Amino acid sequence: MIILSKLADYGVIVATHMAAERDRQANAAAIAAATRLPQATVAKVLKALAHKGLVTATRGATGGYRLARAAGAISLAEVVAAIDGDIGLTQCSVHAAGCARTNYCPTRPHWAVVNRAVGEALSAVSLDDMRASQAFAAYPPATAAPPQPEPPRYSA
Amino acid sequence: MIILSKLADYGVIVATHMAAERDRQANAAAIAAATRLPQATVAKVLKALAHKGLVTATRGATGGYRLARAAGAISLAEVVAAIDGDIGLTQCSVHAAGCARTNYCPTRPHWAVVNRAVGEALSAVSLDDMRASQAFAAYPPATAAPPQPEPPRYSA
DNA sequence: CATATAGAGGACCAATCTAGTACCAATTGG
DNA sequence: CCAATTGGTACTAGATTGGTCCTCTATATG
Repeated sequence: MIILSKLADYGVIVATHMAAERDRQANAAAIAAATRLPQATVAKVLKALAHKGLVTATRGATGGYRLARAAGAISLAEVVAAIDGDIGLTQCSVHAAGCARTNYCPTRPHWAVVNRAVGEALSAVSLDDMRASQAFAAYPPATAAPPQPEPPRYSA
Repeated sequence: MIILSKLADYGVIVATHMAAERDRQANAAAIAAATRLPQATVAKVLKALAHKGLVTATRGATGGYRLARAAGAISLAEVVAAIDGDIGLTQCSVHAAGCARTNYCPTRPHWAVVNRAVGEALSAVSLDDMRASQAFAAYPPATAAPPQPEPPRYSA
């Protein structure tokens, strides 16, 4: 299962890229080129980030985007939530009102714990952390991963 | 954003229900009635759980399912992985080989940390934990499904 | 042995969601 | 004014998902 949508993933890539040059302003096209992502899609992602106030936008000629805060003060949770919406494991975590089971579902109360754990995991990592470099070289090359033994692996 | 698919959510509900009566064997229809989930879908979920060895199936007349292990020894991570597949935040976490960005993507190495945190959050909760406690008293009788002209929508 | 029951394993479909694009309005610098 | 750039929305093709159904195999029982 994939947890993040592609767009949210792009969001993180874009935001991380911006964190690398926080004080410089860049327009959508430049960011798309730098990250090698489709330009129109990057523009869409940036709009979402701007909407949530994670980046500030300047319109008009010579306009562009820059991070609204220090890279260390923006967490993955915020970036992801800006694009994919608030984080919840189950439907009822996000739209409790819409669940007909709410009244008798015995599992519901327990999701909150896991929910919080996931949220904290995403909140604990800032753009600065994502940007930090060293692991780049150390990370294994992209060769196909060997078949893994059972049960759940959280690949990577 | 919703992290679990509906099917995975159902899986947890079904597994939790089975944990409540671990030694009793029940067939798919009975479990569907007790959990008020669509029967054919519950059957599908149970097959997936059986495939991963989380429940054991007995075929034939008087057949059915039961948990393969103690409820305390089955984690949410396993149930979810049985249905939604292995857990990964991003595409590249699950299918690293398929990502053209792999070679230069600077964010990739950092997902592993978050990935593991999410996995651990799901691994830390057992079916016993989900079942534990209060909310259960309110749960309607398990075996005799109350007359239901129309199945309720739990699309949430 | 015959029959009814129940899971195994797919095939299939409709509905929804997603990624990506396109378009036009608003804003700003030159 | 003109060009560049974001804001916002609408749209489409394709993928994904939830849900159903059908056929095959295994088992209990009379």
